[in-house]
Amino acid sequence: MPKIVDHDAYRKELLQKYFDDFAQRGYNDVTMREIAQSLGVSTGSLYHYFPTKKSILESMMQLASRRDISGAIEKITADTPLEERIKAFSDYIMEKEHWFQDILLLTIDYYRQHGKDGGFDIMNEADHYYGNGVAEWTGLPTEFGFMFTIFFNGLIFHRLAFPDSVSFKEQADLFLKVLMTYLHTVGIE
Amino acid sequence: MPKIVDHDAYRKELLQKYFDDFAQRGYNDVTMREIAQSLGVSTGSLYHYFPTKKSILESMMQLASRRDISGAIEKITADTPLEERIKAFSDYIMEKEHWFQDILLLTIDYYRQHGKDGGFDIMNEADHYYGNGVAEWTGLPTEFGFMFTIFFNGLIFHRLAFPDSVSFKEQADLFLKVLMTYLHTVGIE
Amino acid sequence: MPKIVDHDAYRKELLQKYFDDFAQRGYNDVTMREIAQSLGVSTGSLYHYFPTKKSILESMMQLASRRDISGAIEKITADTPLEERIKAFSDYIMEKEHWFQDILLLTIDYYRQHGKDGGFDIMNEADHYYGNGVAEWTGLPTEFGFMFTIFFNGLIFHRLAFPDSVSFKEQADLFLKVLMTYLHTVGIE
Amino acid sequence: MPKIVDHDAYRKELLQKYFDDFAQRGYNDVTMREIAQSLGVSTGSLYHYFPTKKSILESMMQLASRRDISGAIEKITADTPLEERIKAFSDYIMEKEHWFQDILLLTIDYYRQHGKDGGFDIMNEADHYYGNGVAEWTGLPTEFGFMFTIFFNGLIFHRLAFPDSVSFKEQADLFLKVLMTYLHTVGIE
DNA sequence: TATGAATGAGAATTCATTCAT
DNA sequence: TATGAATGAATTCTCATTCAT
Repeated sequence: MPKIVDHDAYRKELLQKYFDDFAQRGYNDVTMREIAQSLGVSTGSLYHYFPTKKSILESMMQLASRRDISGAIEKITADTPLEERIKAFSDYIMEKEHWFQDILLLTIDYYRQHGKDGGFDIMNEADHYYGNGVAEWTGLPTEFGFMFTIFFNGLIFHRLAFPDSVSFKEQADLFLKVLMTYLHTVGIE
Repeated sequence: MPKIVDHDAYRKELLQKYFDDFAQRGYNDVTMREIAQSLGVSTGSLYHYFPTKKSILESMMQLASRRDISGAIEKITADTPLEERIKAFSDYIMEKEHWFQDILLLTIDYYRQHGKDGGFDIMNEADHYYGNGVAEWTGLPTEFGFMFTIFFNGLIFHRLAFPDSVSFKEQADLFLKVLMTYLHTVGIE
Repeated sequence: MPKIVDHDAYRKELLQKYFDDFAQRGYNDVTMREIAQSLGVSTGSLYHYFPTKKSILESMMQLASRRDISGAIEKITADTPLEERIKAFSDYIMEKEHWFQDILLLTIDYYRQHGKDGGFDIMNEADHYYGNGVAEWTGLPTEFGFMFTIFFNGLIFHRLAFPDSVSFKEQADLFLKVLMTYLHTVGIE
Repeated sequence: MPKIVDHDAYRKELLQKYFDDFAQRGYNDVTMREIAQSLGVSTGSLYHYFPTKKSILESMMQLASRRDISGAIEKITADTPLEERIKAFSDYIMEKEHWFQDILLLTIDYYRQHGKDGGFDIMNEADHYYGNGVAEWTGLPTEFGFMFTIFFNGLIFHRLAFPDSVSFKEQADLFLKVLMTYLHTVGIE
């Protein structure tokens, strides 16, 4: 009998363990040897689970594309008012800022490795899943769901590139205030 | 008599010619040989102008950090109302979307090559120059200048990663509407 | 009770199943995993039958060295005239051209893995077995038995390397005509 | 000014220096590092002259395909009789037996790397060049030119695979005797 | 100054073989 | 016995950088 290994579970474990490093240092600056060593396996084993380096990126992206927003959803019940719902998401993103940074960085790598052309299925799926998911769970109309997403990605990027520039909380609160004012004005509650 | 070459002018020319390629393909996926060939010089010559590959990234970043916003400023005179000022910037960014994409991409490379630690002077300078520049020229209070910057960077990123997701114009207009509504409400004109 | 397996019979079966692939693709371009898969066993099992990859080559060569010439011999009886005996061999080789190609290819691999030095027993045996076998069964004097062998190996090689160059039948017939003419002249019948 | 190097001349030199090793040990058993070391250059330099390992094989084959038969031709003048012409070729091949072995070995490698399918131009060219060349220079009718080629390739192969089996000279002489007898009989002189 | 040949460390990947189950 | 996951040395190839001319 062979060693019993849950292939998929192991893959997932490897991915999670190295997600942050991979994202922060970047696809090109991370070597297969390093990944293997860091995970405590041989390069051969690594290739047993991931046939190519690119496939790791792919899998990381898949993982990222299914952003776990359960933490935000948790705080929401059927009668949570709109503003609180939005706030719950905002708070959740702030809490997990670093993780969202990783996703953003990974996305850039993914973009560059796919040259605008093929294999954007994951991306479209991610966009759809997340963009609409936010709208749905916050209760915002779709276009505002995307605006929310866009702004917070902008904020993640800004703070990544210019760490000392703005406070997450201040900018988030300001944005929410601005947004709520508008929604009130046009009668969306 | 040796050939008279304006060292700095030549450097700038090289940088501009290869800026887009460098940004889109990424620091790691571009080789010195390619850059040299594409510019029509030998690798040896390239090294005459840039002592290392990293120095090219550095210089590219410097170039990017001094984003030319003259195109936006042009349309602004002393008595241009706030909304039109903001619109001028928004239009300008839309027009130059690809160029702003390049800057965003380059920024990521720069971030990764500097590992959060050293050499963030350029970044801070860029942030300060641009963030405050926008506030100043639009006439927005500083925090809104940054919000503006953040949102538009988010939009640039979103459209880069998910090309078919949202329309630049629609999202930009929506954001401006939301923002203006707030400013009116609190009496900023 | 353990499964009863005829070790040697199984070995032979494995060898025959993979003989052609092994010969055509070459010792180096065939992997143990491929062999195992293609035979429907695990790599572990494969190693149970063949301790090393080289031992497979060895066994393949052994198999090849005992070229089955029964198909040629069948057509020969005690009173078959010389010319017909030779023709029977020639026809047989033509029929099994691909198989003889395999042997030739394998022989080259064997040669290269043994570097002229050790382990040429199999080769000498094969040469003796075959060269003399041909002479004996055709009724040709030994030196002509070898000449026959040499020419047909040349033909096999030529058609392998230059598939569109010559017709097997034409060259074989021509050779036989030339050979027979000589034998008649010197009174060998 | 750059170092002046005659690219093609250097390539040729590298090829000739390593031809025998490459052929005898085989495409797969020779490493780029070894080749480089053996030639006294770095691997980087080797790649400067040959973009891939396969291209070395290709170039080796090209070199081989233009078998230098000037050594045989030298001894032939307008009034050299047929038998002596053939003898000149036979002698030449015997003299250069090892070189012809190399060509045969290389040909097998070439065959295996090209999978019967594409890129057989070199082979067809070689066949045509050599097969017809022999016929032309010996004065033999084409089909006998090929028979000659085939037999001698067979002999080269036989002596490579079974070094102690037959004497080159004896088999060659026997073949020539047989062949000449036939030619006399049918009136070709 | 300008050239591009040369360098060699280091990258991704392969694969015969071993061994825990 | 049979399995196939694990190993890690070895392979091909790349590329920033140097330096003789």
